[in-house]
Amino acid sequence: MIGPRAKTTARRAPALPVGCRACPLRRKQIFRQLSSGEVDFISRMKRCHLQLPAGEELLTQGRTSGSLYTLYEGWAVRLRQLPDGGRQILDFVLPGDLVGLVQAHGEIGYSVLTLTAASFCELDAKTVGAMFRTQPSLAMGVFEGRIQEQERIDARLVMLGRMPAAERIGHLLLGLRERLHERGLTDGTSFALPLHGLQLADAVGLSRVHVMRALRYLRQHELIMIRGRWATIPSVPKLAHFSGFAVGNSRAKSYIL
Amino acid sequence: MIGPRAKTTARRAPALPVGCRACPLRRKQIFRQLSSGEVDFISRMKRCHLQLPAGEELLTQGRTSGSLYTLYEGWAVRLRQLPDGGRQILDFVLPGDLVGLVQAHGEIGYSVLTLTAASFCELDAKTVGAMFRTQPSLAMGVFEGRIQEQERIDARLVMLGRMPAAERIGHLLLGLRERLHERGLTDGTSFALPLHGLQLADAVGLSRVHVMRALRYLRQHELIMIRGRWATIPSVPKLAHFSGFAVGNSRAKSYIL
DNA sequence: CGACCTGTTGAGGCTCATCAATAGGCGTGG
DNA sequence: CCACGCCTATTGATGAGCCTCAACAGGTCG
Repeated sequence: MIGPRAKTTARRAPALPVGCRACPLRRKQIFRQLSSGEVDFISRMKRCHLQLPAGEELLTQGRTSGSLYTLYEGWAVRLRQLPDGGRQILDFVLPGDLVGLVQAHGEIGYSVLTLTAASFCELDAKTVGAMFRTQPSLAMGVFEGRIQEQERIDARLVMLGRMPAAERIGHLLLGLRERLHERGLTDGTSFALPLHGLQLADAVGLSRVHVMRALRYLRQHELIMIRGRWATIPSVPKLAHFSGFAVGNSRAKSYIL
Repeated sequence: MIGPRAKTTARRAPALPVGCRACPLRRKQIFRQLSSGEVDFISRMKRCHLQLPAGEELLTQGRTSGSLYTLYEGWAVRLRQLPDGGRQILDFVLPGDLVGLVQAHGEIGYSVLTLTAASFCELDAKTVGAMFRTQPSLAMGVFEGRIQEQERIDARLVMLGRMPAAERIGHLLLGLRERLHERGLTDGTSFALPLHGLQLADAVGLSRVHVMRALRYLRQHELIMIRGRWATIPSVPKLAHFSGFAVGNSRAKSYIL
């Protein structure tokens, strides 16, 4: 189980702790700068700011939801649980990412689970239509965000379908490092990695035990060192070469809601 | 190799064999009906009608492209090739599906290969911006198509990460059957399946030989019968139960460009 | 008729899963 | 303060699933 003591109740903050206009996330290099009209529009979409502890479900597979969420701070995953109890992590949600888009009135096909304490901007899903009608460039930005996300998932498909254990882990960590780097959350070599063995296993499609063995291999070859909840990649090019990862493909900026 | 004799040149038809207004695809149940203004807009996006033989690359991984394509007739796949020569099929492209969307001015991360003789509507990618500005509901339809595609890929991730060989194949064929059924391309039990062993293997992340063994198992248990390029699923519920497939989730209609 | 492609089957080996047992970290409660 | 329980990492042993190599059969096409 990922969240054994996940019974804490969510805390809603009706008074926004962070106004959209002053949002510090929005200033980062990877995110495009918006016009003041666009920021106003987003302000009106925002329902509240949601604070969750680690190991809590933001969205639950099979339910419906009228909200979208932008992760403001912390880590989360998008995952799917199987009837036999297995889990597959589909994607990692990092600050600035949008989750919760579904086809109108449909069930969500995945759950979203926090890995750390995390806070989200909750947005009203019903306003998406209005966004397409009145904020075309914003809508197009969100659309491009989808395309980026799909490229990530494509890469993960290749990883699961065609790569052996150690390479999968290397590939996963390089992808995370790159995204964290864009957000200024790593010095380029080390970064926080709030995952334990089972969660890593659920992401790369292996058993927990085998993941730990692959990590030992990577450690012995000085490709990846994980101590506690902190990962170090001594040489990105070396690891990229080992795991067949194409470095630095994503130059595009994202929109943030 | 999937396309060994794939050196035939593409045939372009400057005079459109099918006008958008009379497009018979558009009339099918799964696709939403568009206003005449929207159809006009699409007409103007359309550059030409492209006819390709089987085993031909429509788009090539690593290149850039200024076009989008709607598959009009035939089958194609979206795939990624690896440095070691391996391939991973990311998704199947069926009539009405849109391929070729990329982040502005970026390289395409995958190739698109025809499995049968196929024809495409070629659309000008530069007009996408105008679509978002002037045709919001059309843009939103395309956007929802992305979400649907992502749900398919999520399912494939689970398949590759968490399922054994026979279940993977069952899952894949049920997904294809469902999409073909929506398009009226199956009687519910049998359908054309223009795939041979290696291509099936590249889709489910297994070796060709092992796929054939899994197919023997499925045949012996009367779950899937494949003869030539024709597949039969005697009992969809039985196969769905076997491979853990949730039947009939997609009620949503798609937009077609 | 032979070349080629695809399906089929067998044998052997490698990767990975599963089970099980031990050790270490951390918080809780005595 | 230590003792205890819980969770996570670690290691070994065993077996299942899958891959690779290789050989052969049947069909199609030149």
